[in-house]
Amino acid sequence: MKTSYLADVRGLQDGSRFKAVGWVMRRRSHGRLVFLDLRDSTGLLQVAVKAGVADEASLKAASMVGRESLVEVDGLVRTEARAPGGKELTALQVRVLSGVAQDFPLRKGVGAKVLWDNRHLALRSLRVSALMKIRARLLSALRRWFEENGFTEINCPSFITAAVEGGATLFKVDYFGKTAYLTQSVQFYQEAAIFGLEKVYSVQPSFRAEKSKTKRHLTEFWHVEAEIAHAGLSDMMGVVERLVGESSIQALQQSGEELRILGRKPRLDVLEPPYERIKYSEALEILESKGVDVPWGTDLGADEERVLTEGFEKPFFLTHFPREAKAFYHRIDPSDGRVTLSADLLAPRGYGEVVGGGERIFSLEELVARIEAEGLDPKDYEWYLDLRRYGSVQHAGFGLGLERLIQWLLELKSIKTATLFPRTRARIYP
RNA sequence: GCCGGGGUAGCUCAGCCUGGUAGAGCGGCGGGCUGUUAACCCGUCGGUCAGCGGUUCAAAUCCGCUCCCCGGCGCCA
Repeated sequence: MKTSYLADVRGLQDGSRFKAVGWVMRRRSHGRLVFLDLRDSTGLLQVAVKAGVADEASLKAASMVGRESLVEVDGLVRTEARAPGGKELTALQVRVLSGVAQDFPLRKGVGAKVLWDNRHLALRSLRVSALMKIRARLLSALRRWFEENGFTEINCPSFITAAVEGGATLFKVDYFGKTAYLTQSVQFYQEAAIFGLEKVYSVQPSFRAEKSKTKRHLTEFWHVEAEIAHAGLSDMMGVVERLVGESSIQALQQSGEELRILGRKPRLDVLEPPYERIKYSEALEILESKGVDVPWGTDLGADEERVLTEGFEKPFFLTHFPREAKAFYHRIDPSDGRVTLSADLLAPRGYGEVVGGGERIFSLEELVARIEAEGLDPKDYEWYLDLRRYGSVQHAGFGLGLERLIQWLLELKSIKTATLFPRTRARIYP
């Protein structure tokens, strides 16, 4: 197993002997002097292969080596201002461990289609590696936050029989001759689990067969969901703002090098909780003052959401959506029967919805009435109704789109960039 | 699903409007070059013009259909 990495040269004195193993990103041959830019998981190292220092076989190997070949270079570390990173390895010996069958299909300047068609090769870049390291740190920080705040992680099934929301966006699968679907959300299972564990969270993929073709939609995305017993809408927003704010700040603070590679300098102060809470009806007034008329009761479209979020530096909660705009399980506000106790967290500058959630109906009668009012059959929700029959408890929960959060924090043009192998309506390969 | 943009060499694109034997740069390959940073210089190879059909003496170019990619909307995290 490899035990030393390219970034290790930073800590070495000039003249130290170092054995570098990495892939050839670029080769610049001057005949009797060849530069190789090597890459490994820790970064980039420039190797200079000079006649008279390296042996002739090494010089020849270096001048002929193809891009993305795996090479081993034995050499001496040298401070060199012209080298990226400030250090260079002067080669004594170069060995090609594994060559390439043909020219590597990717280089600077290739278009989006080629990049996505070759995602299995494109992910070798320093940029993709940087993104994935930040993603991993963010996920780890989110999990740590939940653990430190008394939540238990649970794992729920991905095969389901009934819809959480509308059936139109479910992927149908053949399940031994029966029709099953891929889950869109583990919310219902979490609602069951809180009767034992009280505060639960899950991290797993959700599937949406939405025919959307936008830069903010994936058909398979990683969903961070939580459900809290003995909690109302305001409690839920308190959890969300601390979870999102503290985890994001922590992950970004740990990622200075990766942010430099990506050319991003996210502002951490705008992530500090608390976040403003704005009612749906207030949002309509804000929009009206900007010349956008939205009839009461309809959900905000992408354009309206963009106009609304443009005026904010920090993320904010949009609360109390009209019942028509939300799924049946949202609890109606006892003080205003037209609206639900719901809240979405909207990212500023047009990045839009990152979290959706709210308080759930916990009364059996109210839930049955809402299911029937939506034209659904209560028989399809028997086990879900059972939860209201035996010691029902006030509770609230939410779902966070991990890729949406990453897209906003890193200001990514497309959500596809936030995941290693994106799945969209148009792409299921590689 | 609707609307818009696109598909020409391995890649990035020009040529299409106004029909007349397929072009450039990069990459590959060969040669040169001891301080490059997407190195540079010289040479060379490289094409089902997305597919099918039509108009025409002649189609990358005009017309019709189909497929694929990108973006926007609706929907959502």
